[in-house]
Amino acid sequence: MNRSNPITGVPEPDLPPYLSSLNPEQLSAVRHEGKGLLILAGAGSGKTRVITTKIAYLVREKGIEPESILAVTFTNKAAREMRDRAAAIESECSRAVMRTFHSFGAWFLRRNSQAAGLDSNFTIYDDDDQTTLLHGAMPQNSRSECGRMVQAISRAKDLGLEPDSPDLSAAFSDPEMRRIYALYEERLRNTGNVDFGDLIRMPARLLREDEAVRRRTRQRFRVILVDEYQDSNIAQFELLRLLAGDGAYICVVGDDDQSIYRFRGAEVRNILSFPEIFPGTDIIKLERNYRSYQSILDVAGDVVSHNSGRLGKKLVAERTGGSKPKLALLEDQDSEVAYCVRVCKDHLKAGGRWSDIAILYRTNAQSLTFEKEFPRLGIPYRIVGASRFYDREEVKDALAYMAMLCNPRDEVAFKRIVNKPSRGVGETSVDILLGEAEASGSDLLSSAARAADTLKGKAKAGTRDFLALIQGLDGLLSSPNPDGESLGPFIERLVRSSGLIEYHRAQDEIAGTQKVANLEELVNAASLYPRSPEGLSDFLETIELDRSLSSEEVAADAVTLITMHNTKGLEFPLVIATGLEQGLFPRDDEEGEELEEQRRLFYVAITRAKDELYLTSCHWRRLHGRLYETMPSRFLGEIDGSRIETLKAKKSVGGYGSGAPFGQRPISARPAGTGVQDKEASAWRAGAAVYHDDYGAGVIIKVSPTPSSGPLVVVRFETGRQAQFFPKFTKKLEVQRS
DNA sequence: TCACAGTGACTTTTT
DNA sequence: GTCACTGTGA
Repeated sequence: MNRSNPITGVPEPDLPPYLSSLNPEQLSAVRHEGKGLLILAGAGSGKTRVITTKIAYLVREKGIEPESILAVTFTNKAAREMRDRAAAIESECSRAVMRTFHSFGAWFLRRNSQAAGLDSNFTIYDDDDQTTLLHGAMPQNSRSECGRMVQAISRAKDLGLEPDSPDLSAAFSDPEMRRIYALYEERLRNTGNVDFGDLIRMPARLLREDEAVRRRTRQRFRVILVDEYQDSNIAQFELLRLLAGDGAYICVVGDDDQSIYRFRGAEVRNILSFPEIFPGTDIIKLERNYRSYQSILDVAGDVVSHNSGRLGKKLVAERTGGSKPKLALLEDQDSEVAYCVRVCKDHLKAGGRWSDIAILYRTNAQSLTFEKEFPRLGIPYRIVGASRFYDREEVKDALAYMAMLCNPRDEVAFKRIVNKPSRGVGETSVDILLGEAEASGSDLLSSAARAADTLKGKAKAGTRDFLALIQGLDGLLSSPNPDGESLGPFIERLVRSSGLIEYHRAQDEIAGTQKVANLEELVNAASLYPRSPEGLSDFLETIELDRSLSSEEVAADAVTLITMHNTKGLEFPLVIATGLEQGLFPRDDEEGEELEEQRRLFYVAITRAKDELYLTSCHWRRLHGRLYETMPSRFLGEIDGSRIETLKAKKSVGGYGSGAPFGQRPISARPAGTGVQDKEASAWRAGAAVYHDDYGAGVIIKVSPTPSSGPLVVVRFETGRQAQFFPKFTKKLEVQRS
């Protein structure tokens, strides 16, 4: 194929095929040289292709050593895809470092563990473990409160804030934040483990403070590429800056319109201000869309154009034709299901497949109606994102035994398994054992061995059994392995000799669960690793960093049920975006930045559709066991009416669909008949003194409206306890009148 | 230490 | 409607 250089217009007949198939913008992005590059890649514009081609181009054409290239993504799936596709063009690319941010952080910390003050065998705590850890440090607070605090601490880490950062008070209103964060950090450092935030923050700190590490690292990585850059947080941005220094070429690819993880710390401004922070950055926009028909892109464009603070892009479809997207204004969820079923069946009649179709929703709870009805109506389906294999109790139990073997200071693991299955070591005994470890400063196993003598009866025997068990497993793990036996049989032995398998077999019989099968699945997964301390450590890290079920995504022919968030990066020939109702999507308390993020989420949802797009909105929605009357989402009102075909339910009488403006009034909450009015809503405001039947006197520190449950009131009580309530549903909380 | 019932809360969630 | 947590009683 003959083509011209996009810049000079000079024909370049000898471009290799992997470059000649790119469009001019893509090609100039691939060949760009200079200080830095920001690629603004609209949905479906081939950004993964550009980034992988660029890696291959640098290696093949520019003589860059693959080892000096670092490419980071946010998901393991994206990292895998990047590795595969780059290697498919140029096999040398597989020597480049292509990882998720967090897996890069773990890789970096293990290589520099001494400098970072960590053992190289650290394991990684997930949010559940974090909560257990904090709860152990402040048992007077409830677990759920600790969970909330842990979330705040994680946000602080996303923001790159330390317990002693001056900015901490500005970012978090809770006056206790600093103290609790410091307490948490101390406790975490004592375990020798790290959390997800540390995987970003600690490498950054190391680069900032350790000159030798900084020099060595900067010498190595000359080219840094970042995918889905709009999802990066402040700490990640900081890490990039430190990695790049003045010398590296940095190329980020992203779409400010697809930034949907603000609530998890993502900072859109990272992309908006990238050119200012990295002076000399060039910008290339990819606006040709290869996925959807223009009729679909226009709808997406209408919606997102209502956001301020955009870099601004207009997607142009390469695919001509296509029909108008359809909006169905329906009576209730049952009609929504029926409508979806009809769309699905029509698609099949027209020669399509079930797997072409995705049904999208804002909240996981919405999948239930579909799950209940689909089997009966003959629609095969699969739910994406629901199976959290590694979050399951039995799997976490087994993982805790493994973590204990890796790191004898792992307090969270110890607490989880020392009495599971039951060995007669109760809460009091566990406290004694942990107290001994804290007092002596030694690891949990050796201090437990000493403290066991002070226990009596069952607790003493149980502790000794536990220690003997761990010791036996430890010996087996590190014993010579000349035949290269895999980790599988070892894990099998672990779940058997610990009694976990028997314990969960009993549970299976009582509750009809699949726990034993899940443990067996875990044994299977372990078979890919060698039986050795290093093998175990590798296995654990892989699991900790990639919680998606590694076993293949079953390619069954089924309709996909999926949250809008989970669709990012995916595409389907036919998309039905459901539940487009004010109060649900967006919620009524969402305004400003949050509202814009919801709009971007809608944009993401729409741009998943290749051929056909359907939107549904229900007049009545059942939520939390109540029935609510709703208005269509305000986002629907932002679409130029001529671009969509609107279908109204025949049944609809009055109000809905009869010329009512979109998204004007929120749900008129109508819990089954009673006309509850929020007459007292104004009484619930921050600063007001309240009294709770159980907790006593307190002060409201925050009030947030909810779509359907009235105001949500956060109260700090004199006891120091903090709790939230829906005044609408509880009679125990009243405002003090003085 | 365990089992049960009553109570309170209730988005999204790459790692 | 459902789940997880809390507190009680055995």
